[in-house]
Amino acid sequence: MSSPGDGDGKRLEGPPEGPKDFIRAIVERDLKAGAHRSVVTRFPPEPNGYLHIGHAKSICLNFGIAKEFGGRCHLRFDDTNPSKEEQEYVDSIQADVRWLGWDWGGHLYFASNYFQQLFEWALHLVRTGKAYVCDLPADEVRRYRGTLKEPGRESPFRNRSAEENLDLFLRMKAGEFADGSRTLRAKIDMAHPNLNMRDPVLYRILHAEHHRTGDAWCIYPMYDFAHGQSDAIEGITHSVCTLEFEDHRPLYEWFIENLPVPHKPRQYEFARLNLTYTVLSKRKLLELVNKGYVSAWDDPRMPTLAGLRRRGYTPEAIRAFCDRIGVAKSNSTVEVETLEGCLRADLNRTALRRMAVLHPLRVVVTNYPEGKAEELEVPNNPEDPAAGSRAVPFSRTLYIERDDFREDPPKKFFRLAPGREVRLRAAYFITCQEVVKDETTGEVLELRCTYDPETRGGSAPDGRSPKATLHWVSALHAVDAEVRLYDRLFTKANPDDYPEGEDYKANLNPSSLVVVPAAKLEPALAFVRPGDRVQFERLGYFCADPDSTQAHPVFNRTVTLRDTWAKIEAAQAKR
RNA sequence: UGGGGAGUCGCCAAGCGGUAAGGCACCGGUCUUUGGAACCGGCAUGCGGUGGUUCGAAUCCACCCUCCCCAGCCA
Repeated sequence: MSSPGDGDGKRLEGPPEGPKDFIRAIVERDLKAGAHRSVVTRFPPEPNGYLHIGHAKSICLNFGIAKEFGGRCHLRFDDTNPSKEEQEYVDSIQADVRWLGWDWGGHLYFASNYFQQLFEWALHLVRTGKAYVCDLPADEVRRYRGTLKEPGRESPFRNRSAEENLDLFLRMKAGEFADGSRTLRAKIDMAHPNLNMRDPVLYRILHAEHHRTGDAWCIYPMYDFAHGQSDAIEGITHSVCTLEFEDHRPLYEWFIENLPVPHKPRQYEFARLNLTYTVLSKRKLLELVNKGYVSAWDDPRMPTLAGLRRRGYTPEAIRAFCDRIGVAKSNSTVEVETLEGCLRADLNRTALRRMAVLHPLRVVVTNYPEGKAEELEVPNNPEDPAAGSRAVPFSRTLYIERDDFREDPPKKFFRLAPGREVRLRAAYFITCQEVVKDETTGEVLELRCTYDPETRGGSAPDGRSPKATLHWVSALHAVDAEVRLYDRLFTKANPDDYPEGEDYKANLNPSSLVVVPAAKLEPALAFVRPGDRVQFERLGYFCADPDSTQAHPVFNRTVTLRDTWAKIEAAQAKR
C-alpha cells in the first residue's frame, strides 16, 4: 500500500514524439497542473484465463504511461470471483507481462488482499444507512431491477434498520446462510436511468475455496465494490479501463464519495482491441482450448501472448504494434496485417537467414563431380553485416522447392523451367537440361541440370544475371525436420459473421495447421534451440518449437515473407 | 421509445475556428545474389447527413441518420 506519487517506478526516456492519445494528454495535463506528484496506473487482470493481444494493448498503455511520465504501474489481480479463478492463470499472467517487457517492481497486488478493508467499508455503508441486506433471490432481484426503459421497484427489504442490516451482514460473513440466499446491496436509486445505480449488489454469498484466501471468506465483493476502492488503496491516479465500463463510472465515483477512502482515483475508458481473423473473447478462447479446437492456451494459432510467443512473435513486435494502433474511444477492428507488418519489420532486422526446402524436388547437377562436396560462405543476415556468415555444403545432388520449377512456365514466372538458367543462392548458376518424370503419373521426379563453374558464389564473370535466385539444400548433408505451417485460425475477417444456426466455430480454418513431416534443412539448422527464430530464405520466418529436439527438430512458421509472385499468380488466375 | 459512448481514406488515427498529419494496406517505379528488404512516387476539393453561425467550419449551434455498450449474486 502506498500514497500516490511515491515515484519509485523506473525513470526512463520521455514521452514519444508525435501526437499523444487522449489518455496521455490527460495525464500530462494533470501532472502539469500539479494534481499529482507522479502518475500511478495499474493493469488489473482477472486470473480466469491467459492474456491475449488485446490485453497487450492495455498493458502497453498502462505500463507505457508510467514509464514515459516517470511514474509507476501496478500489477493487480482482480480476484474477487473464486469460482472462475486459478493459480495457473496468475502465474501465466505474470510470465506474459514480464515477457512483453514490463516490470511492476514490488508492486504486485491482489484485490483479495483487500477483502478485510472492503468488508469494513461495507460495514461503514451499512452503518450510514447506505447499504442493506436483501433476501430476494437472484431472479427476483432481476425482476425488481426493471428494464432499460422502465424504472425498477424497491426491494421489500430495502428499509431494514441499520441494526438489522448489521446483524444480517455479519451473519452472512459468519456463514449462516446458503449461497445465493441473500446479498448486500447499496441503497441508491431504483429509478435511476443507469441500471448500475439501481441498488447494485455489493456482496454475494459464495462458499467457495479462493485460490489465495482459501476458506477464510464465504462472502465475496463484486467487481464494482472492489475495483475503485482497490485503486484508492493503491493510490492509483488514472484508472484506465475499456469502454464497457463507462456506465460503471458513476458507481465507481459513488463509492469513492461515500467511503472514507485515502485517495480519489479517476477512471478513464478507451476502446478495446479487435483483430481480424481471430477472436479475443475469453469465453471463446476458453472454449477453443477446452473443446480441443486448439492444443492449449499456447497453441501457436491462439492470439494469446503465450500462443504468439510459441508462434515466434517477439515482444518488440507486439509493443511496436501497440504503439502503432493508437488509443481512442471509437470501436475499431485492426487488420491482422498490421500486426504481421510489425513482426516482419522486427524479424527482418534480427533473424538469421537459413535455407530450408519444404517440398523437395531433387536436382542432379550432371557436370558436377560425383563424390565431391564444397563449402560456400553465406551471409547470416544481409541486413546486418555484423551477423557474420556460415558455411553451407554444396554437392552433386540437391533439393529445390517444387514450386520453383514449372515445366510450362506461365508469363512472369522467372524461376526454373526446361532450358532456363537460374541462380542458386550464394552457389552457382544452373540450367535445366532434362526433366525426369514418372511414366504413369507424369509426376516430376527429378531435374537434371548443368552448372557453370565460373559462377561460384553466385555471380558470373561476364556479368549476366538470372532473373531468379532459388534456395536449395545439399541432399547429402540435409537435416530432416518437422515444419508446422500455421495460418490464420479463422477463414473470415470477422469470425462472428456466421451462417444461421451456426456459431463462430463454423468459421474455423481447417487448414490453420499443415504439417510438413520431413522438410530438408541446411545442416546449420540442426543446432537451434527451442525459441530460436530464423528466416528460411524466400519462405518466411520460423521458430523452433519447444517440442524440438536434436534428433527431431520442429519449426513453427511464424509468418511468411511478402510474396509478390503469389499476388501476380492470383491476379492471373482471376483473368 | 431509458442511460452511456462513437462516427475523418480499405484498416487504424491526428486534428480542438484559419483552409485534411502519420502508419498499415493498395497501385506504380528504382534497386536487388531472398519476386524479401530498402528507396522514390501515387493514394480524402473531403471529414455520417441536412440546415445554420462565421470573412473562414472536420472543428461552433440545431435537427436527423448509423453503429457500439448496459437489464450477472461475471469482470
